Parts: sequence; structure tokens; C-alpha cells
Amino acid sequence: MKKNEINFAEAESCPVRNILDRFGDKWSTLVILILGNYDKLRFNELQKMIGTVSQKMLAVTLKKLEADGLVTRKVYPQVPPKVEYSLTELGLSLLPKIESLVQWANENMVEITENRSLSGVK
Amino acid sequence: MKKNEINFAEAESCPVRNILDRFGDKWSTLVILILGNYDKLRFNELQKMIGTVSQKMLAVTLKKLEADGLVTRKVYPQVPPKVEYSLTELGLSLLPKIESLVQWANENMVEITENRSLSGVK
DNA sequence: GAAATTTAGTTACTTTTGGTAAGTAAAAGT
DNA sequence: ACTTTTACTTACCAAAAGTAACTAAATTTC
Repeated sequence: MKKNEINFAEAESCPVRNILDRFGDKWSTLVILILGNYDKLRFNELQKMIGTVSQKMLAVTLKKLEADGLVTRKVYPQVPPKVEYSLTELGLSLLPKIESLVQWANENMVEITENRSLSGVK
Repeated sequence: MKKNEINFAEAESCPVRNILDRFGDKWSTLVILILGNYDKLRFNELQKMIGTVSQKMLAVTLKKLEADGLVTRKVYPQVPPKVEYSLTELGLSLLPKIESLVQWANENMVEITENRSLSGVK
């Protein structure tokens, strides 16, 4: 191995792989980002805010984030049901990293979009 | 809208969505990270380093990254073929953001793994 | 008093995405 | 002449994600 002995090949021994396998899905990062901006949101509010996520996928995304300890779920015993989601401390500690990515996206989206349309690759 | 007028709902007008739709796939971030650590790599080298990516998916991932202008592809007119991939300046500018995420992953993987196994959610 | 509304999901089914294995091309090595 | 090497592509199959309909129980509307 050349540089600094990083082993990317085995997911178990490689936190990067582990985390990317988990958050490198379609919705997790976006959910964390939004919860970071609104601190408490109900299921439907989150869904409307994201706009294109299906109920099913939002449900499984939240379940995984909760399992990992990034998001808390607070259920109010009402009918119709009320459930509030928010970031845990762990989730909050991840937020700035994601926001830094967002900042980069904002700064570079124009260039990327341009490159992409020039290349013709969808 | 409550906080700072972020619109997440429409992918076209929302760089975050756009970028997450693009890099929120299974391999892109990992490829960028590895290329960032090794500066020039051939197709097979990349594949071995990642370990579990299929040739097909590595090919389409690289094609997209190239289209976006994050990765360059240098072909040497030899037989058998030699192609070297490396990050562009744009790709390099994204690298530290991803590395910051990696650092977080290293610091928090134990806690996450623990939470995950306690919860029972795969 | 029956019907519609509301919320946070789940379930069955379809589509899209990703993985597997085999194939290709052309030169160099045995 | 046959195998090896590299960077892919293609056809086929499995897994993940999207769609639409359904649920439960109280509250509101007709």
C-alpha cells in the first residue's frame, strides 16, 4: 500500500466503508441535514420538505438512523398519531460535516452541471 | 419555512439535492476518496483497492465522475490498454469535505456499531 | 349516525439500480 | 499456437427503491 495504510477493501475493518455503506444511500444525509435545520419534525413534515421521498423509504431511512443513534423518535400517544423526529448529539456532531459538503455543492453546482451537460452523460 | 429558507423539495433548484442525487450512490464518494489518497490509479488498481465493486459499476461510476468533471481519464495507446484515473482540481476541492466525513466516521464508528447491534436493525 | 379526514406507517407489486459471469480486442510472453 | 493482460461491454439475474393501496382510531363534516 502506498500512502498511509488505509484499507478500503474490507468493510468490517474500514469505518469509511461502513459509514458510506450506511449513509451513502439516497435519503439519510438529506434527512440529517433537514433535521439539523429544523430541530423537530413530524413524519409528514419531513416528507413534504423532501418532496420526492416515498413514505416507505422515509420510514426505513428513519428507522436506520434511529438504530444508529443519530435520530430520536418521540411518540405522542394521540390519535391520529404524532411522532417527532430530531437529531441526537451524535447526529448533531455529524451535521457540520454534511453542511460542509452542502456548501461545496452550492459553490460548485454550476460548474458541475455545465460539465455534465457538455459530456452528454445522464 | 422556518429557518433559513432552504428549499429541499425541488431537485433542480436545490444544489444539495442535485449533489446528493449524484454522489449518494454506492461508489462515487469512495472512488473520490481513494483517488485522493493515491493520485493516479489504473482501473484494475482501483477495483482491487475497493475490493467489492463490480467492473460494471466501477466503469459507470468513473464515467459519471468524469462527466461531472471530478475525475480525469488518461488513456495510453498500448496493448493491453492502460488507463489512468485521477482527480481534477474540482475533484480535489471536494476531497477535504469527504475526508472530514471520514474522520467523523473513524471517531464514531464504535458508538454507531454499538447502537446498531443493540437496536437489532440490520 | 354514517362518511370523510387525519397521521404514521405497512404491504404487495413494479421499476430501477446494482451484481455476476462471460465475452472482446490486440499484442506480448511461453 | 495458446495463454495472459487490461479495460472495458453485454446479457442476464438479484436487490433496492418507488407506487399505490390499505390500516387504525379519534375527530370533524354531512
